[in-house]
Formats: sequence, structure tokens, C-alpha cells
Amino acid sequence: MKATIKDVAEKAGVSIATVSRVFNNSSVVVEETKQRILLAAEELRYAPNHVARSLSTRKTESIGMVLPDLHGEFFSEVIRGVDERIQTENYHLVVSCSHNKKNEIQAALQTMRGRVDGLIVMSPHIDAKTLNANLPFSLPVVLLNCSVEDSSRDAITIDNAGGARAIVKHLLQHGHTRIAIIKGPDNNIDSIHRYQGFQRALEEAKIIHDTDLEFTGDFTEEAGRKAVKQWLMLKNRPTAIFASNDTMAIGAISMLQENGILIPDEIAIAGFDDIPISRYIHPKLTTVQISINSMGIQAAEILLHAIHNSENHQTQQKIVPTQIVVRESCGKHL
Amino acid sequence: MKATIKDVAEKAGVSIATVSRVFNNSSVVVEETKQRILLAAEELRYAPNHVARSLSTRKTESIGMVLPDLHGEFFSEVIRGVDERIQTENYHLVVSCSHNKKNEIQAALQTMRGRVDGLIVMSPHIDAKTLNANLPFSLPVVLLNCSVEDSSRDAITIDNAGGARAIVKHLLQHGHTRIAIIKGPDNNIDSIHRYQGFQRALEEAKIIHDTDLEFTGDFTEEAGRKAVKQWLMLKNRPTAIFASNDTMAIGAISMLQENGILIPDEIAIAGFDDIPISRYIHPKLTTVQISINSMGIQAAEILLHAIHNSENHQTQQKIVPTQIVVRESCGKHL
DNA sequence: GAGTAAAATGTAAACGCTTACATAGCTTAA
DNA sequence: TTAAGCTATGTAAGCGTTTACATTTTACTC
Repeated sequence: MKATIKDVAEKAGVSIATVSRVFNNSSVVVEETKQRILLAAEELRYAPNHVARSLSTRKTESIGMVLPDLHGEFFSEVIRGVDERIQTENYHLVVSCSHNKKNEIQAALQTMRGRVDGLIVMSPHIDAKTLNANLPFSLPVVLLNCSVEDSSRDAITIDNAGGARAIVKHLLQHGHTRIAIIKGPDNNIDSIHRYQGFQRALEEAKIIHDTDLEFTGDFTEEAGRKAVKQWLMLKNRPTAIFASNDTMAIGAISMLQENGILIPDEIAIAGFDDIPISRYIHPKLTTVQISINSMGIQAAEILLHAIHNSENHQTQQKIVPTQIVVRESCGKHL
Repeated sequence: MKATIKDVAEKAGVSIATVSRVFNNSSVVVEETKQRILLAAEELRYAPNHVARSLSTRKTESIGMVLPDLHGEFFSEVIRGVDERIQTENYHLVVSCSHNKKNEIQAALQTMRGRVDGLIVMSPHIDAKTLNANLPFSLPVVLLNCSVEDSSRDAITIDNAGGARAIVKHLLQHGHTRIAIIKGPDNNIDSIHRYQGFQRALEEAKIIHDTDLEFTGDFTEEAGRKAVKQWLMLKNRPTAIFASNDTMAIGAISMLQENGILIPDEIAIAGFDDIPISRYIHPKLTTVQISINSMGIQAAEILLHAIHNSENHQTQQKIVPTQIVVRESCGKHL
């Protein structure tokens, strides 16, 4: 049977209020009394019950994360960033995975209510309306990479279009004109914007895009492999590939190498995300860098601010800049 | 202001007990009353307060995970496995990172008390005694890859020694006799066992191990690179390298390739873990496979059982078998 | 040594729910 | 008709804290 504050109070010969004060440093308790209480607590192996405390204070000291998926380094990096920031304020992290399904995200959001003080929601697949309809009204929320409808909510989005445009431009500067793209899922907001950046760059270079050179993937290595497989059968192969994320780029590379195609000499390739592994594969992957970890930190930062200043918190929409990092996979010359 | 059960009860003209019953299907409520309550709840945007419910039922419907770190795919895979299993029973996942520090793991364990119904602890760096002293007594706990002292606790451990031995044997069968090892941290239980497996295999082959061919790393790519750098300066280089995890193996490969060393022709290499990326790098990495995801699922399974059958739960110690998967990095011949 | 202000501690209500037990309203059977 | 037995709902205690407010103790001052 677990000891309660009452047991400690009795054992130490004080009231429960005093015990509570000791455990909250809320007001001064005479040193001697304090020690007596601490001793009693120790002997009884007492630890405050967080649930009761939460009920009383209306604070849970937890924040929730609703993620679309739990696969791969991207998510673990975000989690790491968020955890890193909130741990400094003794907050806890409750993670939930919506598996990208509408009803599950609804369920996740639902069960988070009353369990957390704030929410970080990442849901690049859900449209803004559905999202808004399900978002709790009374809880601070930070949107990560979601379709945002207006400025009524805090949101952090990556400059997907800008990053894609920059890296495709880089490819163009290398003289490539037949550039293929491995897209992400059609309903994913990241994919959409990356694709737009891609198109934009081509337009600016006055290149007419060949839709044969498009493949829609799902952000997995396998998708990258399939895309390449398809293009290898073309009479007129692309000379460069832009993969909408590093994972697919890596899949593409593996398929190219299996077919004895030299990278970057015969086909250049670039990715997006700069996941840790990108700099260790061969050839090292040219890609677009976003600091996922720091994105998590920032999201946590904003959320904590919203929680602590519920009255005068100004919502903000941040666009996280990206940076291309040139390595070997697209040719170093130039 | 958020609506409470009381508001709903008033609006529907019933007592709070009836409202509670509706939201718990605990006993039959006449259909008409039920609809009236549901309607009132909807209008007030009422959702039960989980904290209050938990206090009353002494159940949180959450389980906690204490992880040593949040870096890399290994952890996200475990999390994914656990989440996958517990979600089916509407449990939530509270994640906490101990950063491998003794006091932090203590703090993490401490704050989990009363917040979760059960705990999955992964802490390969902490010795059994310290761990045991800090583990909550009253809470079901499943140990993941920890030093286990006795059979009083549920535990899942990977057959690290067996896996390492098997893969080193494989290397030996290829004719290698100068096999180097990139170890993990000295106080890490996984590293220790993998190293033991390595030694065992060499002994069985009656090979005297050259301590020049040992490098202690920290499971990062960088460590793999450093190890190789060091060995390249040797007059008598190793012909094969066993890295204690895939990440270090990948780092090693990148360094070898930068120095123009052919893999596996000049130096063969093998890893441990079989992280997803291993099959997509070039050359594809020969490694030891453990299903991290399913380890998470199993841990969750055992924990849930312990929670639901607190009286007659038999603790169990599972050793998850490993399997070597031969790919290109150690030479396909044979 | 009385009076007073400040410091330390105690009392009890509240947080929002669940649930054992009590009660009221109906059926049913003798 | 009435007692008994159900069924649907209500009453109220309890879950373990926090905290405003009340009370007691201590420390000074004159």
C-alpha cells in the first residue's frame, strides 16, 4: 500500500498542510520540522501523488505530442528536441501516434484532453479544416508542419518550397536539364510544397518539365528504389534526381548502384532533410538541411510560453529556413 | 471555462452519477435519459477530466518509458513497438529520457510515480544495484536491456553475446584472423556482452586477440570513423572489423571509403542491430538482426499483463534471439 | 510581563470524478 | 391489494493533493 501525505503527517506529528508545504517549498517551514517530515517521508517511501496534485492545481506538467507516424529518425529527432526543452522545466512528454488516420487523430486529440497542459500536433496529411475542427479549443496548441488556415494558432513550418527550389537550382547550375523528382504522398503538405519549389526552379530556368520524370512515393527507401527502377527503363533517362526526402534518396542510390550507375557522374542525386546518415553514405548525399531537433525545441519553447502566459500570448507563425548542404552526390565541381 | 460533469448533469436534469454511468457504460441507463445527457454534453463540449478520473479509479491508463537517450532509429523503433501494442488498449505513452545519468534516471523514475500504471525501463549503462534501488517498488516494471540481478523482475534482453559470436564466427569462416572490434561504451551492458561474444568466437578459433585491434567508441558514426583512422596507421592492419552497432559500422565504412580501401576486398566489416539503413548503404552491411520493434511490442505485452493481473503475474526473463544477416560488406563468397 | 507583529502551523474546502449504498418507482405474483 | 423484487436514478463518501484562511506559537518592544 502506498503511503499518502496523511501517513507522513501522522508519523511526523504535523498536519498534512505542512507536509505539502515541505514538498512544494511553498512557504517556510522551520528546519527542524522539515527534517522530521522528510525523515518520515523517507521511511514510508512516500512520493507525492501526481494525479491528486494535478487535480488540485489544474496543471499536469505534461505536454502531448501527436505524431503522424513513428518511423525513422525524423520523428525521434523532433521528440528529442521537444523533450530536451521541456525537461528543463520538469514537464513530461506524452507521445501519441495517429497513424495518419483522421479518426485516430481525433481520438488522440480527444484523449489528450485533461491529460496535458499543451499540445504539439504534427499532421502534414490532414487538411486545415478537419484539423481545426478537432483541435481542442481550451488548450494551447502548436502546429508543426500542418496546413495552417489562419494566424489564430501557433505554428511552425519548414520552408519546404524554398529549400526545394534552392537545391534544384543547384542541380540546374550543374548543367542538368532532365531532372526527375521523387515526390512524397500527394496529400502531404511537405510533399506539396517541396514539389512547388521544384516546379518553381524549373520554370525560372525555362525548362519544360517532363511528367515522365515524376514518381509519387511515400517517404520510404523502397519508394526511392521503385522510382529509379522505373526511370532506368526510359530511353531518355534523367541526369539528376531530386528526392523529396533523404530516405527515398538513399533508396534511389542503392538501386542506382545495384545497376552499376555511377553517382554523380551518370546521374546526380539530391535529397531533403539532412538526416544524420546522409553524410555517411557513399556518395555523401547533397541535401537540404533543416534542424529537426531545433524545430522541436522551438515548438516546445512557444508552447511553454503559451502555457505560462495564457492571457497575453501572441500566436506566431514561424517559418524555419532551410539550407542546402552540398556534398558528393550531385557532383562537387562548380 | 471547461464544462464539468456537474454542468452536464444540471443541464440534463439528472445527477452526476448518471452522467458518469453514461460515460463509462458502467450500468444501464435508459435510452432516453442517455440521449439527453449526450446531447447536453455535446452542447457544453464536455469531455471527462482524465485526472479526476484517475484519482478516483487509481488508474492512469498510461505507461511510462525511461530511455537512456533519444538518438537514432533504435529508440524510435522501440517506442513505435510499445506504442503499437498499448494503443490497442487505449493506454498512453509517457516518454522520458535519462540522458544516461544516474541522478536523472532517478529523477525520471521518481516523477513517473503516480503518473503511470507501469514502466518500461531501458538503461544499459546503470548497474543492477543502482537500478534496483531506484526502481519503484509498487509499480509493474519491465526492464529492457538492463543488467538484471535476479529473476524478481520482468526483463527482456537481447542475446548480444550470441549474436556477436555468430557474426564473428562468420568472419572467421571467411578466413579472417586479424579481426578488429569497435566496442561500445565500457559500462554499457550491451557493449560488454557483444564484446564477450566476440572474444568467445576468437577463443574457439584459438586466435590470440591483438589488443591493438580494439577501439572503444560510443555508438556514434564518428566513433566508427575514429577507430578506422587509428587502424589505418598500423603496419599490420586488420582484415576485418566487427562494429558493436550499425551506426559505428557505417561511420567506419565512410572512413574506409574516403581512404580508398575496398570493402570487403581489403577489409571486411560487420555491424550489429540491423537498423533500416543498413540494407541501403553501399556495400550493404552484414549485421546482426534484432527486431527492435517487436521487442517493444513484447515488453508492452508483458507489462500490460502485469498491470492487469497484479496478483498472479509471473515475472519472466526473455532473451530475444538474434540472427545474422549476411549482405555484402563481409564478402559474399562461401 | 503584557501587547503586538510576524512566523509557523493547522483546518477545511475544493479539484472532478467513481461507486457503494440508498431510494423511488414499477412489475409481478399471490 | 400488497409485499416482494427489479430497475433506474440519486446521495454522498472518498481518491490525495493544494491553498485560502484561521489559529497558535514565537520573537520583540516597551
